[in-house]
Amino acid sequence: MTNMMETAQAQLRELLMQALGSLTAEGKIEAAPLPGFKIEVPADKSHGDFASNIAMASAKALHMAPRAIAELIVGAMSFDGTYFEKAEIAGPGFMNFFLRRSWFSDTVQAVIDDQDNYGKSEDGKGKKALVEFVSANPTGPMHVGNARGAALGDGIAALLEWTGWHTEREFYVNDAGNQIEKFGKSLSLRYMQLCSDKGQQALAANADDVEALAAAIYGEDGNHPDFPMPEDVYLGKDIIIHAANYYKEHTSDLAEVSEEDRRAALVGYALPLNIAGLERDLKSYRVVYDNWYRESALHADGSVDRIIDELTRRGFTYEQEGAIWFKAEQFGADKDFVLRRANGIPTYIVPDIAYHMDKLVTRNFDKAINVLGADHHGYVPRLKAALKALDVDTDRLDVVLMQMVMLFRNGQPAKLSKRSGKAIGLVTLLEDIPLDAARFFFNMREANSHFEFDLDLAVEKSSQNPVYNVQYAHARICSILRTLKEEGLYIEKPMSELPLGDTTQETELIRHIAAFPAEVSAAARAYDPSRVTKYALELSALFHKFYEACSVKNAETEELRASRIGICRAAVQTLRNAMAILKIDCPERMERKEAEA
RNA sequence: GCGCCUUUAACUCAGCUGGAUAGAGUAACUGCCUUCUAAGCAGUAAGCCAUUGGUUCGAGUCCAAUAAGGCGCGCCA
Repeated sequence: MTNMMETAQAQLRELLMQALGSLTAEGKIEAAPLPGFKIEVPADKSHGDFASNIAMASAKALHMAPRAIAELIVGAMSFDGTYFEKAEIAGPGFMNFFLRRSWFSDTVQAVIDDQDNYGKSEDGKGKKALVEFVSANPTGPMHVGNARGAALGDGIAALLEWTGWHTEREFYVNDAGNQIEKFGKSLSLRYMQLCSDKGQQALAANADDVEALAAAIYGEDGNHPDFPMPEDVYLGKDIIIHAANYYKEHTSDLAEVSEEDRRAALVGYALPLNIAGLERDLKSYRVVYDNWYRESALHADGSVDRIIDELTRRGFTYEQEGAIWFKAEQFGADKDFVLRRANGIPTYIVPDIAYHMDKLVTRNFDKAINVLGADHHGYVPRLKAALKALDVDTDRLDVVLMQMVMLFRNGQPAKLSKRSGKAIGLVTLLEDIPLDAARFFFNMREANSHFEFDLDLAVEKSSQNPVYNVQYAHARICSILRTLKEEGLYIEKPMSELPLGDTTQETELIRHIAAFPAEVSAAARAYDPSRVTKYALELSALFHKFYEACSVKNAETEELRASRIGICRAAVQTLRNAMAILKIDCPERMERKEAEA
């Protein structure tokens, strides 16, 4: 819960306000309303730990030169009993402030004390957030975009948890509507193919191997000459496998029933298997949901129809060419859209509206966060328009749009898994690359950037692979502490009783450790786990520099050794916490790579 | 045609609400392991921040236009 960066900044702000107050009281500056000023962390550390532009920002209002103002302010400041030791005036009128050693020591100690809670905050205390992500079509396997969405949504949810929100992860199961119809039609066709003479031959030839059977029937692109498929059906092998498994269990008992009954039976058989498969695959990706919300429930309890009724009651609909339209343009959307088709069936967006009413009104989440592919961006204003028409504050719905993923191997776009030869989806991706690498890579870029995923790099067990850089830093720290313990050199003492080395490697590392809580908060506010990934990479790099410059074991004095042990403990804790947000393992040992010949 | 996103080093990308000499990794080149893990570190080289205007003390960052690329704009989801 500690945030030493914030503590120091608040203290500095207080010091500045006091100085301004006394200067005004003494009549040395006018009591003019001052424009907002900033306290920031300079990029160049020779400019101090904090810098303020207050002198420059207020130059106009005070009719004074920025440097003269800065000198007055600095002259009026007293740093006794604070974390600051001095101030300098630089450039056009920047004031640069320098922290005392005690701040660095206290920071290290605070991290050690906070342990697994270091970085947490209470920004969202008392508020509820629902993060909906992936929500893949249950009629087939997940694609690569779902893998990115899973890592992203799970990271966002973790960030909200870290910042004090009550957070739930939810998967919206589209188990109704057109795609289920199409699923049933596809299953039925494949089933009837198996019941045919040629199907029986294929079954006999592949009696024990459903995969081989599917391959035999599939043909080039799903359209085997002996088993042709019409347009507008799912062609995947998974459909054949479902049909074949059903056939094996129940033989041809569905061949004689009506098409409608056959579809219902096959969907009733295959859909639960698919949904269980999604749950299993996501779990293997370390994603566990609180809720699996069924679209069918919204149809069953009348919610979908009630949406249309309510919008109509409020006078926001009209009829045209037999369909019912929503006056979306009145509520900020680009154009009106259809709610109920001329054939009487609601369009896909109606259950979505009902679903979001359930999130924001019935279940009363303060925030609903949806992770969506960028190809859905046009749909967002429409959904919001409908919610607005139903008196929901649309600021409570935040949509994180995610750009497409391009997979590359050998510098070329890749479509198939190296190991299984199947199209690369979430599952096949994990056949090719380690789980940690997948979760790390998908959170390396912000959601809104087009993403080139380098499969070769993700597999690479070398310095080129960023995820290993971070894990290596962790293993290295563990190794240092382990060695010291084995050799009886390990000391734990309060940092306040120890000296602090004066190398830039030590202070830079501690500064970055101190920045962690603010980074977590900022990442949560921006719904951007990639900030945590970047933070972890920087932290690792700073630790490696510290390692090269500052020996712990061979520190000049025992006290300095103890101090550096403290820094190591704080660094490893921070690294571990960052990786915990991303759900990436931190091994305590890694094989040292053999030198290249 | 309209809307959204992107454009920074040879490659992949950082650059927080405008701030002091534009950063990192990879690739290239030099060094550093009998010393706490060399999956590391130190260093060299590499940029008209797509283009042009504007806003101000100050612009990679904000605004406008242009160009190139991606994605949307269904009684599909």
